[in-house]
Amino acid sequence: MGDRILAAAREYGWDDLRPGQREAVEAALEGHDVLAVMPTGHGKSAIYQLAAKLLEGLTVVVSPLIALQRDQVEQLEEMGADPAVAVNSSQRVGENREAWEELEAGDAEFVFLAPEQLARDEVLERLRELQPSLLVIDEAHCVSAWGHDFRPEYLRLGHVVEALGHPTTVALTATAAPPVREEIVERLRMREPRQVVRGFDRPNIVLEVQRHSDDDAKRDAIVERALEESKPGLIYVATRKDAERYAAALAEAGVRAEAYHAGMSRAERERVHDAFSDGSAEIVAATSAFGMGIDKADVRFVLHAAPPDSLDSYYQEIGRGGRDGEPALAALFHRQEDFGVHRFRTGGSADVDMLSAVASRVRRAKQPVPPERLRERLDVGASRLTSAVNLLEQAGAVETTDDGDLVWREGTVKPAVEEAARIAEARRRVDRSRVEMMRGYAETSGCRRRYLLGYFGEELPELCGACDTCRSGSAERAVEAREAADASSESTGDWAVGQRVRHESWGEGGVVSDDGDRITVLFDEEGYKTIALEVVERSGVLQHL
DNA sequence: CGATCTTGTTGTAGAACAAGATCGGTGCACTACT
Repeated sequence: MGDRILAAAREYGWDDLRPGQREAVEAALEGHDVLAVMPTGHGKSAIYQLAAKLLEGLTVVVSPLIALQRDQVEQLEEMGADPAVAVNSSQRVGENREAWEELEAGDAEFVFLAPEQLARDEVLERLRELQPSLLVIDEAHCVSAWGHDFRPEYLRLGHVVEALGHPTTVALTATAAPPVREEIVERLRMREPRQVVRGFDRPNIVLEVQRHSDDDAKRDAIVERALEESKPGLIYVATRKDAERYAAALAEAGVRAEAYHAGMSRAERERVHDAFSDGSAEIVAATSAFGMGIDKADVRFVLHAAPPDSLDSYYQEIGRGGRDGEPALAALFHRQEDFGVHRFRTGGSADVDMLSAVASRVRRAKQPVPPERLRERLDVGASRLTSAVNLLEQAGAVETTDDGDLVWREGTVKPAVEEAARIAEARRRVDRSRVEMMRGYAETSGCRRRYLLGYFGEELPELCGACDTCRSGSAERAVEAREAADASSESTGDWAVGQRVRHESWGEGGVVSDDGDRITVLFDEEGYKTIALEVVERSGVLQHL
């Protein structure tokens, strides 16, 4: 089989395969579902391109951004692969019709869609008849990051997998901490999944954190740093307004700088994107809107003017630096108050009115209810409805039939709504704890790379020597302090990584990291908590399971 | 939660300051209007 894979790779013009690629393709050809976690630029796309070549039948690719779909179709064309089409709302009706005609005539090998398309009955039905053999979920971390509120159709992909007769499913992402991986596998209902995880460490990226107390001083420091570092570079900011502000300040200083955020017109965004790609813009100051689909190897720095909502996002964003393997800088500038914006974003309470309305209608109905009908009756947008349906389903009150209709499973409305609201609340607590892990990274006195990799479940045996805490000697002092604590403490090994535990008030969880004098536990309902071992031993609040 | 914009007060002119209100990220698809 290895020979067939290599031969297929050669046809695409690749001499060899990268570590992990062959393994992932092999697993898919054997009929396993596959979750591949690899850094961008590591050839994730090659996995499905090769598997599609070697498998009979249609390949369906779920891709989150329409702009990305266009690039992917073009890329396949340039490679000389079999024809690819896309179906989405930005194409003219005629274009979409032609795409379907090509698919139905068996002329196209690939079809690219956003999850919202797959939520439509008609689309799903037509795909089902084409009997796809491979289903690819690109940027699969969106299942966990965007699925719950922002683009809830992502959580419905599990139904799509089933409705299509469970073709071999391949999920691809560049970033996913172990609990995120678990969620992807679960939500997509992957069977006997093979996980291929490669290369989280990017040793050429120097890690640095600067804490400020004054906002103006922080701004000045960021602008100054951006001016003095080699270009090109990126500055990630928390608001659209800041994107404009930093771009203006840099332009005034004589740098070719641009802003990028979702409030700009499509044409303007495209212009900035192209300018950064071809080097005519040296620095882009952007919100999180900028990133996916950037294929630029020589980015020399990624500065953060504010902490993102999680280490998953942070890693994804700094991973856009130094893809060519040459040195690059990832520096986080923050103030204590900057974490406040995440308090707002993870705030709000469950949509109880919507949950109740959906629950009572589905329960009263004598037959399965198509979601579109609920949307008309309740006069509500698709995403708000879907979000409520997802929660009721997780609460075990509602079930989706193979036709995509909703049926009531059991119980009465009130407890179902309460349970759904409780699940939403737990989700919020977990989101908040992810922010706290970001804060932990910003505030650690130990090796930052160790902290970062530890979050992704990888252990770094030696201090990295390429982060600010290593360079200042702080990381080494932290290690010494830890060793001293170990020597005086009687038991520390009992809380090994992976161990399941129960806490008096936080419930069950699993140990995700061990820093010697303290451990971090991911509780199922509360999220990440870091607890000093001394407290654990003294209070006895934590027990093994 | 915090930054910033809006409104109100003061005391009789215009400005300065306080209290209150509002806004803040990511994209799909669909509709109305040009």
